[in-house]
Amino acid sequence: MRLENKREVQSSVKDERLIEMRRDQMIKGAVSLFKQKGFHRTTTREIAKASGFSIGTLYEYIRTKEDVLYLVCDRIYDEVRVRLHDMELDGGTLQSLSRGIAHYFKVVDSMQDEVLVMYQEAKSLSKDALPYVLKKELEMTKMFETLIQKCVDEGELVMEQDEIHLLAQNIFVQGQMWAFRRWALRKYNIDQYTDRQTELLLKGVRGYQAAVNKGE
Amino acid sequence: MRLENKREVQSSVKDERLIEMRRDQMIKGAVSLFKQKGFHRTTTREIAKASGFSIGTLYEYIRTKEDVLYLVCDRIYDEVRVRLHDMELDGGTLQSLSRGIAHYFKVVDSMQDEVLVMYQEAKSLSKDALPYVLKKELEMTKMFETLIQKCVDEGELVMEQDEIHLLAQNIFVQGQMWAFRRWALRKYNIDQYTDRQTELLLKGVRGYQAAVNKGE
Amino acid sequence: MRLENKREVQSSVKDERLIEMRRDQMIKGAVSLFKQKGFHRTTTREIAKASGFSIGTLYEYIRTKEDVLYLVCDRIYDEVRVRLHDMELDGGTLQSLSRGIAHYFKVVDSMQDEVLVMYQEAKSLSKDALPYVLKKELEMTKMFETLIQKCVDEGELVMEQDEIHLLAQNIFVQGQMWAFRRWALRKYNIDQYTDRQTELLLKGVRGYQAAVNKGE
Amino acid sequence: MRLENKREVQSSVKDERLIEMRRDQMIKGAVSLFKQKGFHRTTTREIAKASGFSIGTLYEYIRTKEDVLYLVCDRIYDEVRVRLHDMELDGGTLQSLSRGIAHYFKVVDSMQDEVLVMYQEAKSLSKDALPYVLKKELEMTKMFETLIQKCVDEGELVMEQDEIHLLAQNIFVQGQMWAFRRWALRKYNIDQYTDRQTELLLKGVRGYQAAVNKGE
DNA sequence: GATGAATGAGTATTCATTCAT
DNA sequence: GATGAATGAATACTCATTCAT
Repeated sequence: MRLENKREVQSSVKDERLIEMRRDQMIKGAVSLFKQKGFHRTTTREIAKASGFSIGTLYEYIRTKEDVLYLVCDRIYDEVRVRLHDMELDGGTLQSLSRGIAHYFKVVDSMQDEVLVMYQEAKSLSKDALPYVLKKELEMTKMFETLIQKCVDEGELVMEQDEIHLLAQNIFVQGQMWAFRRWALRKYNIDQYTDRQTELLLKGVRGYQAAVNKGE
Repeated sequence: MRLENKREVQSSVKDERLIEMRRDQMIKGAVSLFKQKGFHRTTTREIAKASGFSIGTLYEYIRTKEDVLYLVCDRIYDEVRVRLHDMELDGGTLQSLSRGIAHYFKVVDSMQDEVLVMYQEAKSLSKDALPYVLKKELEMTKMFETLIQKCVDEGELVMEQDEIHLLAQNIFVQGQMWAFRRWALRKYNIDQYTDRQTELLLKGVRGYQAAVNKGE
Repeated sequence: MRLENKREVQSSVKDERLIEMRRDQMIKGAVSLFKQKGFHRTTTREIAKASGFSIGTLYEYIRTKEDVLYLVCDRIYDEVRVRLHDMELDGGTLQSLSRGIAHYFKVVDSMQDEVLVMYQEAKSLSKDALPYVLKKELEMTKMFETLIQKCVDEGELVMEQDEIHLLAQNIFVQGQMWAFRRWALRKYNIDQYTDRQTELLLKGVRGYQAAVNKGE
Repeated sequence: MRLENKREVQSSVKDERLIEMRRDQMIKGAVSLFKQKGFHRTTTREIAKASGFSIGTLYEYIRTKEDVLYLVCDRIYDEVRVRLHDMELDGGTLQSLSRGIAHYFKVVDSMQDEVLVMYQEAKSLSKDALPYVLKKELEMTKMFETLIQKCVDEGELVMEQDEIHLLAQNIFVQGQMWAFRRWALRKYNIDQYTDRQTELLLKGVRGYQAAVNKGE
């Protein structure tokens, strides 16, 4: 079973540019509401109002309330991914890896609300829509795997396949953690958080210390 | 603002033993339902039915639906905490630290459903009840901090305060991660997961390598 | 595929006597509303109000609005049938046949509203419920067929099978006609209507004239 | 209160030929939809689509959804009436009467869908539009009355006024019956149905037997 | 004349909570 | 203490109708 990259959300409006525009408004409004009260406690009328149009218009661009959630999740992932594209995936040095991490953390930091929402509400997606979102998450962890793999290929790191996979997961989760555990991380700002986590993440990998020393 | 350890959930029934018993049934039923459909999609009628009594009786032991969620979260934390009490907090060796981690991961593994539920639904608690739950989480991360601190005191590890705190957070989150990212961790069993994570967590801390070497 | 005699309409209330009672109220209220505005223009809230209870309570006794329609149709047929049971099916004389017709017309006359409603709204039943209602209609036309057949068996009438069937249908429809074409039949009262129709229905059947003459 | 023959349905379009054309499309589309799902379950959007133009255009030719129903009913009656004009109203023989009936039944048979729709949905017309439709029905039953009256005048039949009226009603209803009770009449084709019904309708009227004998 | 996006009143249905028995 | 019938506020979604382009 192949999975298309997008799940179409049906709209009874034809004009593609209009759809784009209205959905932009919708997503913006919905994120702010979902953040405050969560998906279930937010009503479709509130979404419509926050989006700047009527309930009838809202339903011209979606089919069900869940579609809004899907659009929100979809959009957030897309944006995160686009922003991550600046990352130099072909570095192969520990420096480029830690720059990648820092970059990712920065993106999460600047999209805290969105990440938090997606993180907490994605599970409310139906069995139908969930795979599309998970697929995007997979792509993101893959990026970190690639980054790490490059370092291994270049001999900068020594790690087994299993460890690479897990390290990538850890990086990804620690990024999200910055959004969903803010209450426990108040003592750090994003730079401190990034530094500390990078240390903890990489200090242990064989070769890191050498690299640091060299840099000194 | 001091926070009592328990938030009383009012019951119109007096018999404490009865309350205990009914709530046990209730929590068991609720966890299974929340796991399947989430808190919001579960109705009080379903909870009553799954608990083996009537909707009227359910409301003899709680005041609102949210009370059920609170009781569930509360219970799960208590259980995790109780189970963690076997942990030797006074070790002060890297070995006792990694034993602690392994122990915690094992507990999470054996309570996957519960941890998952609490993890995903705790955010639905009202501003009123949330602090009580967060407090318990705090206590748990404190345990890891203590464990790490002991190692530092014993000279087994060299870490600053900030790093200790963050490492404890990471350990805690990586435990939960075993429950909430199972879909991405299918390639490991709990032992492999524990080994790999412990390596990644500790390999980097100064002193670990030495300890491993010593052990060889 | 056999058809049970009743399609169960689910109720979340257990007490059978209560169900009976509430549905009585409901049907009474619904018939009067459906008569005024038709099924589609009647809201469930109006039904609840006319039944003397709240919208919530209404839904304790049915699952969907269509259930109300089904209950109404079902009840009306049952009542008509019960009332027709006084008919002497074993007569076998033209007199008993015309008495049967008169009896049926009288029943229709006394249940005009109900018959009209059922007549006009039954088509709104889902493909699921319709067969149950049609089955009851079939039973009623069968009664007339039996009545006629008896006369044929006794030599009072000479008719082929096809004609018997059609005559029964005509009697049945002419009964309903009294309800659904009142606007065109204002010039008759029920007795006149009955007399005229009986004449038209039976004058033609071989043997009728003889019978009438005998009676003179 | 005199009743004009047509109730004007307002249109914001001026070109009469265009109006005619568009309404043709509209009626054709609507009949097919009403037949499938009934008037209330059909949306104006569906009607527009089935008619081959946009919702906006639909509303250029009507004022309300009910107008569509009125146009449909109106059109069907007109068509039935036009087709009945071939009927020789001036016959005055039983033969011409039964030919009239056969002709009418044939028309109903060829317009089954339309007759069924009108039959089931006309009641949804507002108090405002209904009289116009009933008036047309009246005209049709009048035709049968005329037909019968002629026979009486010619001495072919002996009937009182009341009976004539009722017989005309019966003929009319039995024609419709062929459309709305098809499910119960599957055993006949239209010719058999016509023959049987004509027999039942006329056998009884004084003079019929003689006529039949004469014809032998 | 034609289009289709926008509107919002209206509707069926759900569900937490209460309370008489 | 236990039950479950009653309640009605709340909510997702629809659809006839309008009107700017």
